[in-house]
Amino acid sequence: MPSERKRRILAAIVELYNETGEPVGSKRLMEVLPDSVSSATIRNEMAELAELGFLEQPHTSAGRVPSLQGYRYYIDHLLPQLEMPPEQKKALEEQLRARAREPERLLENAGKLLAELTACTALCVPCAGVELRVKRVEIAPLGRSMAMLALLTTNGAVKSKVIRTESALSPQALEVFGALSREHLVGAPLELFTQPFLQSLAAKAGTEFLAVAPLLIGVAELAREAAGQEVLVGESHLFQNPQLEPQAKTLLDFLQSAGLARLLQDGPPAHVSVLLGNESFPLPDLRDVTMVLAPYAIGAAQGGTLGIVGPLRMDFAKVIPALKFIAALLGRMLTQGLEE
Amino acid sequence: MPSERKRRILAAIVELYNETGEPVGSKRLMEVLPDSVSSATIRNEMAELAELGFLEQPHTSAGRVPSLQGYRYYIDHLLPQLEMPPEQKKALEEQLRARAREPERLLENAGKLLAELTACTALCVPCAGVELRVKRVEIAPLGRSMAMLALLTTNGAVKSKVIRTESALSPQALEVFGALSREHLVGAPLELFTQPFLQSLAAKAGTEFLAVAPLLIGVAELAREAAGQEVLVGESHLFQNPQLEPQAKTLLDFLQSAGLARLLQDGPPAHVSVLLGNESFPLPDLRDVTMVLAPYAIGAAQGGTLGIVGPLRMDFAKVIPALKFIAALLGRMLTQGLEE
DNA sequence: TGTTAGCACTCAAGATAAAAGAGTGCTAAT
DNA sequence: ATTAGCACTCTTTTATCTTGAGTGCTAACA
Repeated sequence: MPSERKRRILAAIVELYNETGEPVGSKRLMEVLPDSVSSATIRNEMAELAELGFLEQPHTSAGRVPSLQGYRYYIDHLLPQLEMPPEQKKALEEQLRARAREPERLLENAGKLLAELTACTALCVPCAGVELRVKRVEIAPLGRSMAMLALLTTNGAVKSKVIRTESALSPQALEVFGALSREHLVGAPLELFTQPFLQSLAAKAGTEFLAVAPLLIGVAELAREAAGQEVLVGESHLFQNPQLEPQAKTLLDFLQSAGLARLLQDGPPAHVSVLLGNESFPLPDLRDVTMVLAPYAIGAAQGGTLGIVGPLRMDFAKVIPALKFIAALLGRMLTQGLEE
Repeated sequence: MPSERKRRILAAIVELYNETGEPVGSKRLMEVLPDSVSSATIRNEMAELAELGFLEQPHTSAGRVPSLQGYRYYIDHLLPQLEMPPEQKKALEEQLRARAREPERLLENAGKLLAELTACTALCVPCAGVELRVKRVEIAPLGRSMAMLALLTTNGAVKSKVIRTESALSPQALEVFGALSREHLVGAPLELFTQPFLQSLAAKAGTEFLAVAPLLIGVAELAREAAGQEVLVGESHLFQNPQLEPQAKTLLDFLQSAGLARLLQDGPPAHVSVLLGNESFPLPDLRDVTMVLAPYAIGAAQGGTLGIVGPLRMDFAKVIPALKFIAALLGRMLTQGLEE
């Protein structure tokens, strides 16, 4: 716990470095700091901060750059806790509501908003990993051999898709599917929807097998989407950031592969949490990457995780309030959607 | 119409340049060409090709690079007309069929396949711009104030989404919507689905306005998606190509803005067509961009356009057959989907 | 007339050297 | 505890030289 002045200096270094991306020197700091002390004094303080591990020097005669530990301290103790301006909140709420007529894409739309707002890639993870059950399965025939399927889950997610069946969808086929769905699907936990399980169900369809099997596969896909699918929005931001661009491809591959799932398998964090660099990333190359994660609630229950992926040098003071607000807003809208 | 040998030289230059990205010199050509002539002779030929406008020189003492006109000539007259190997065709067909259980995403899936295959960004434009009508509108209630909507069009496209209504979806509301849809929606051309039109319809809903209006808006959105929405797949390829990367952002903005629509407003090309650089692009910065477009048919009727966007330096000999095949395959599958 | 060897010339790219500049760390004075 | 002063370090910039690929031209040759 450094002195008050050291803290001011650390904060200034983080902020200046975030703006320019260049190491910060004592002279520059002198201009910015409210304390009227000489550059030499600041140099002394900086030397001590460096000894404590909060600062690093790219080379002997360069300014200082915050270390991971420095960032961590800044975020945990020095970050001004701003709120978004109320007008902006209002505007965002309206935007999201306007797009919310489609429950199916609500999460994705929240991500889109977040990505635009923060100029980072947004991350939507619907599932909390616990106790997700099918609330309802609905089917509507669509021509002779197509049907629209919808799946509602206990966490308020809605998924639908159109499926083509292998043979004509007779009233009997629909009846068989309806019975199977009532008996075996509704109320079942989403993890249950594996290939073998669905196949065993399909076997019960008897003569209607060709029509019913694709439907069951469709339901399984919907379940998988509703349960596990993490979505990335605004990937191109990764490539547009100069700090991230060299590793952007690696990072994207990592996120799209199982890596992300593994990272988030413990479910949403309790509060807004900031993961810095490879502090918590398994991959070695991802030094300059930051993830900010926030949970959202559905009613009283835990929902999923909303987050952003961006460079280490990001405007935390803006990004964190934005994330907080959108996560809360999303939670509220999902909660509303649930009670009906 | 240059001599046979000039043509061989031009072809070799284009191919070598495409491989390496570096200007091609006379010595290098001598090694590659089947003719056993000296480098001096080749230099003479190159000088003449340059005078004809087929080649350019980055600077005096560098090799030659194909000019736009050179590329054009190569593509129009020199490109070997390859076919894809049958095994690959078969594999692709299987892959697309596997994903085709979802008619809604068929086009997108074809684009995905194309993007992977060519390592370019793929481009899917469903609409031919002519005579698209609503074939069928289907609704299925989903809980008290949600409904699943589906729209089938005469070109075989299927779109669905889930909509939340402003008030409960009573049987009467469904009845009103059904009547409106039967009378005014089915058979209507997609261009008709403007905001004013839908509002005038909603006005007829009377007391069920709150429930029916969102549904109508939903139908309008579906119509817009089915009709106009061009989709880009694999945008990240743009950023991964060294030749394109500096202008990738500009290009992406252009494609995502109205630019693309304007470019394709005349409907699909008659045959596979190659647009080179700013030969046909309105934007000045897009020098090194190539688009290859192919039409696909649905039954006997015109379908839409499938295409790729990539660097000038691409392997046309591979890309064009791939595009041709996938466009044809897509056409076949859409045609099949239509007859039911 | 078409082809080829030979050679001077050009120009980008790479290597090397020198100069500039930013910033530090230390010392000694306040 | 603070600060001015200064030597020192190391990157960045600039200038100069060298290298080498490739051309264009000329003159000889089949």
